[in-house]
Amino acid sequence: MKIDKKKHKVASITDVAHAAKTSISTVSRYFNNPTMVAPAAAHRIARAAEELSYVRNRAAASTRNKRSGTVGIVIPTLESSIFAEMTESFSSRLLNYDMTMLLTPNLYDRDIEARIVRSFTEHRVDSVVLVGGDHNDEVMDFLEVRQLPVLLVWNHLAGHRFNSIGVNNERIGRMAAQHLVDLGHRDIAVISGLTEVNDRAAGRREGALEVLASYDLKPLPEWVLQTPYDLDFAKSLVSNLLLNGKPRPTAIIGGNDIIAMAAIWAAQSHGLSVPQDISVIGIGDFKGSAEMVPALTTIRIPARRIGRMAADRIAELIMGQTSGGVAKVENLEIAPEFKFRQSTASR
Amino acid sequence: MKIDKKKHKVASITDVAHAAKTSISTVSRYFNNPTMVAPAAAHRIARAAEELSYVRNRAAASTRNKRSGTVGIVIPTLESSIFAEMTESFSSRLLNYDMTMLLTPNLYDRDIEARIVRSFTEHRVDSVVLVGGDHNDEVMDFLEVRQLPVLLVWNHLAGHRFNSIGVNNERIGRMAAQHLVDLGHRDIAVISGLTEVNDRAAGRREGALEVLASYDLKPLPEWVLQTPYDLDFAKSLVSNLLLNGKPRPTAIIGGNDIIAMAAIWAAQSHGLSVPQDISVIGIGDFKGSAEMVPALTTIRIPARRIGRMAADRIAELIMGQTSGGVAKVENLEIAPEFKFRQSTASR
DNA sequence: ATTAATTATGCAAACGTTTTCATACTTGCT
DNA sequence: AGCAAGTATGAAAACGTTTGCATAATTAAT
Repeated sequence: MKIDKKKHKVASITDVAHAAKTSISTVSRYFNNPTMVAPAAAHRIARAAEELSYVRNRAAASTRNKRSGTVGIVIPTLESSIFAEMTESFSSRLLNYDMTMLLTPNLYDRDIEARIVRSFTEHRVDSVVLVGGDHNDEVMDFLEVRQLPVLLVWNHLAGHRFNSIGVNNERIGRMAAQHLVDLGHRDIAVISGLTEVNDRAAGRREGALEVLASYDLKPLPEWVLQTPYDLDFAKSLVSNLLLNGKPRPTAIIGGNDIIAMAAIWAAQSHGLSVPQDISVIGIGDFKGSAEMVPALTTIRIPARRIGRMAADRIAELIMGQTSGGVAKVENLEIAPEFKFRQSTASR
Repeated sequence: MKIDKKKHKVASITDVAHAAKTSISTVSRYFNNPTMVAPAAAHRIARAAEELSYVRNRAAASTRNKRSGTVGIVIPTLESSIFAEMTESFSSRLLNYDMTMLLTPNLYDRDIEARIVRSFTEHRVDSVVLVGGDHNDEVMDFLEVRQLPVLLVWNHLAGHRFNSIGVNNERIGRMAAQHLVDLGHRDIAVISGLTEVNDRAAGRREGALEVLASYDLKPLPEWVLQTPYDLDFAKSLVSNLLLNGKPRPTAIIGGNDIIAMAAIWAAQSHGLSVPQDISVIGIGDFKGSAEMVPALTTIRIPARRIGRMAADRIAELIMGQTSGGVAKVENLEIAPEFKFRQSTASR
């Protein structure tokens, strides 16, 4: 019975130092700043590390220096392709800075978010990224007092106490409404996301309604609806709207492309064609919006760009912090892009 | 010059112990196993921790005990809704075990994956989850020698050296082909993902072709194509296929729902109707497949279930490891579900 | 060939925890 | 009251790093 448990102790920096006949300080320096060690020693260390398949322990390192080399990001959901795009570009950009991403969805729940942020800080993330400006107060205070670099993405938040990079959702709402008005529509439904739990949705709806009001177009109450960002739910909501006979709107503003797609499919299932019978505009420019038939007119939010910029900004904030500077808060607005495609037409 | 840097030292366990007039051992015990400390002390500690807004440092803890409380998962891309679904259910299930997820997409690149895994181990993840069975050999050896619990998801990998949970992709390919044959189709195109970098894609294609061969249906060479999982690319690929005149297939098997959607939209853009003029079947059952018009016939891979089971299995593996047991390798097969909807019809 | 300046190295303390071991304090039982 | 058994506590070592400081080795300058 020679099972030989061999509990495989993983090699530590000490083992490497020993094998390379040098001190742990030198090994440490070799890994953090190779130019600081003499070529001969460097070579011995490299070989020893290879030999022992040594992997440095960043967790341990983070006790002495600060900097764990991780950043935590919490997004509402991964299932919205647009957050996925942002997260993906964020994460790959982060690799350039040799940092790793801790990612957790909060499912649009502020309290879950609070738990997640807490867990992030337990792991001593170097920075936290949140989506939007609407968060648990305690979380915000907590982050502020900890002096952890925080970045809010997706919304432009003028004058916010934390850094932000994102779009102006009211402006986007206005653009969408304006487009339909310009095409001659007067009977316009506004189907937004859940404004209670989603400040992006709220802003867009507000912007849209504002424009309509400015033209004295008051949508019927049953044309102003809310739905979670769920294809199934949204599709039946729109189905009801279209079937309930009565005056039917000639155009629909979807709070995002999910809702807009759902609206198009609802219309198509009832034999209506888009845009001949009804126009639909979305917001976001998700995967598939350009390819579907008819291609969706929408207002593009440059998700990848936001992700990339977020990573850069984070890196900057962290550097700034270690070098003792007091990075000042910056609120960046990203311009959305109007994409006129086939799902809207003039009245 | 009284800038007062106020470098806000975050409170450590020592500070809490001091404030609570007890020892750090007791504080440690309080946080790890509250029942071990007397009510009076517990109360003082709770108050002190609150007061100082103390957050335990898991990174530091992980030096003494092993267990960092993190698991690393690398997926091909976040932009495929189906991986997003899996990841989301995985992550929320993981919360139950008080663990945090490190997530990074590899963009279907084995070498990026290797870098990511390395970075994960630097952060001393307790376990690693990978998608599919096709990986850099060095990575596999590295993980094995480190004795890190590894779980491969998505594919069922009979007899693999690591644990796996997933579907049998060949079986799925066969199901798809069989369905079309049963409907009377004989001219069937097979448009798969990139089989070089994606063993799921390869398995499905193989399964489909196998069934066709068994009926002596040899698809024309120009009907057997590959495309990245990209709507735009796939749509023009199918457009070409359909326009090139010549014999046109009466049915298309899409390697996943992205490809199938692209195929439907390509057909629609050229005035063909699905399924009257051409049938299309997908694989995966992604977001939107059930809602689009026509609703997509597909073979559902239960992504959420896989995610949930993966989290449970991981927890089990980690527990098993700490309690010294030698968890034996398990390869679980998850059954796919056939979804007959509107995009396929008999010839 | 000296000396001065520079570069490379090693020692040891520090980081914030967990955990073993020994001790002090409570109980409950006779 | 005395004692055994149990329960709660604290001291100190350990985990794998980084880094300030002092020294040793090398190079450059005369």
